[in-house]
Amino acid sequence: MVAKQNTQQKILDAAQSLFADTGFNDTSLRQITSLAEVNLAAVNYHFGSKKELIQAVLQRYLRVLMARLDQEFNQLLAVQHPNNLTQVLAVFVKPLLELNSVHTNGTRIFLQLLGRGYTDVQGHLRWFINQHYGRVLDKFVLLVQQSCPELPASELFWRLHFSLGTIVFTMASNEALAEIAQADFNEEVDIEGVIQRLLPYLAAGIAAPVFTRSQPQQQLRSGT
Amino acid sequence: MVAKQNTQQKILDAAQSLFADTGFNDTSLRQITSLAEVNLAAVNYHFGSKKELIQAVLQRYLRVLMARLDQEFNQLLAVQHPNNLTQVLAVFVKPLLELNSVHTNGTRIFLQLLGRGYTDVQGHLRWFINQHYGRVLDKFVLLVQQSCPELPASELFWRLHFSLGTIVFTMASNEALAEIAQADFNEEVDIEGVIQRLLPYLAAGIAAPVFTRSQPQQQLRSGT
DNA sequence: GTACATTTCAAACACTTGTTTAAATTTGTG
DNA sequence: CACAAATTTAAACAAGTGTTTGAAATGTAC
Repeated sequence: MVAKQNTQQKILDAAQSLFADTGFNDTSLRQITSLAEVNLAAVNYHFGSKKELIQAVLQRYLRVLMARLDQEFNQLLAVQHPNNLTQVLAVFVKPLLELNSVHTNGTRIFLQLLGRGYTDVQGHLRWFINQHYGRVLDKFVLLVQQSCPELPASELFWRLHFSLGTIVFTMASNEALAEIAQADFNEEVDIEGVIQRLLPYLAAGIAAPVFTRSQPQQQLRSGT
Repeated sequence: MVAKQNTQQKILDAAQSLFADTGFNDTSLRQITSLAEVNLAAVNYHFGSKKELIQAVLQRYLRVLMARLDQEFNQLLAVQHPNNLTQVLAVFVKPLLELNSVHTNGTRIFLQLLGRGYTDVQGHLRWFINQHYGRVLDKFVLLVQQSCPELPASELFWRLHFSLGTIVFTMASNEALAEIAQADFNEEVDIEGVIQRLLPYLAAGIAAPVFTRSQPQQQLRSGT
């Protein structure tokens, strides 16, 4: 017989799917514990509160992902010459795909959860991620900055968030999009295929020429 | 003296702000009616249900915006030569900014609401928009297709959805992003600023060179 | 002013939410 | 085995949800 699965893991598995599909606030503990086939009180017993459960669900992926990303970033930073932007972005692909070893469809689920963390009103999540992994992410920003030296920092900030939006939204509606692509273009699309389509789009967007009102390419910061 | 404001409008005004800030599901009718200083039952009396209130809030903007966009699209379609992609995208700017005449901060509020409509689980909203304004949006797709004739239809499909993701996500987390930009770069960001930052990013992304497995990407450069 | 329709109001409705409690059960250990 | 710690359980909690109700208040037409 299948060994009795850990209650905590049953909860985490049930919670991540529901959170990814419905969002954090719109998923009730009763839905989670019912899907996990555990008692309602188990969440509060094992995790303390719903808020802490949300963090635990994300931690399972963040721990693995961020460690891997940190390696990759350090490797690129060690190189003397600035790296090509496409190369810098491509560094995400493998670590993200490896999340599928954390759980079935781990990559998709994690990216959806990430999106929920930003669009749902979950201030504590942004704080949590920044607190724990801000140092790693700063390395990425530095790498992008090196590969696009002529891009002002504020412009880069916005474009990286635009990119985050692209990724997150695409993953959130991945299922629907893949279905349409299949029907309209007879195209079989998996997560890896989507990522490979994303990279050129993101690279081009981030490195796009900076808009200026009057002049084609000149200064952006003038005065203070 | 100020004439007694219509109860329906007081509700719409209160609802749109709260919906934009907190999302549809996380805003209660009691919050709305309390801010609007009307009785709780007024929402159900005047709009029928919360769902219909959500649609009414969006309709106030969609009606104006879509009529304007339809004009612009027809105008561009009438031209014989294919239009520049940047021009096609830029066509959104004026109609969007004119929403400020519907209500103070109308542009920001509408775009935030749109973002909420896609990220919150509001299936009825997607259906509603497509049902009412699908014909108008088809014209836009046609225009983009004409401006990027070398782009395969399936690639265009994905990139337009990437772009929708960028817009929707950016607007949904607009407040948070604006706060960070303010803190980190001492940059006052209004909705027009965000739109102007978005356009080059989207145009570059949509028109990016198509990824091919064998050949290396051409070097992407910022600045033209 | 009477009669009628529209609108407002306080109260209650039935239901869901996250969390807590205290007893019952299972588990690990000497 | 027996004892204690860890876990599970059903039940209740207080608070919040959208919606409905029926009586007041207001507005409108004759």
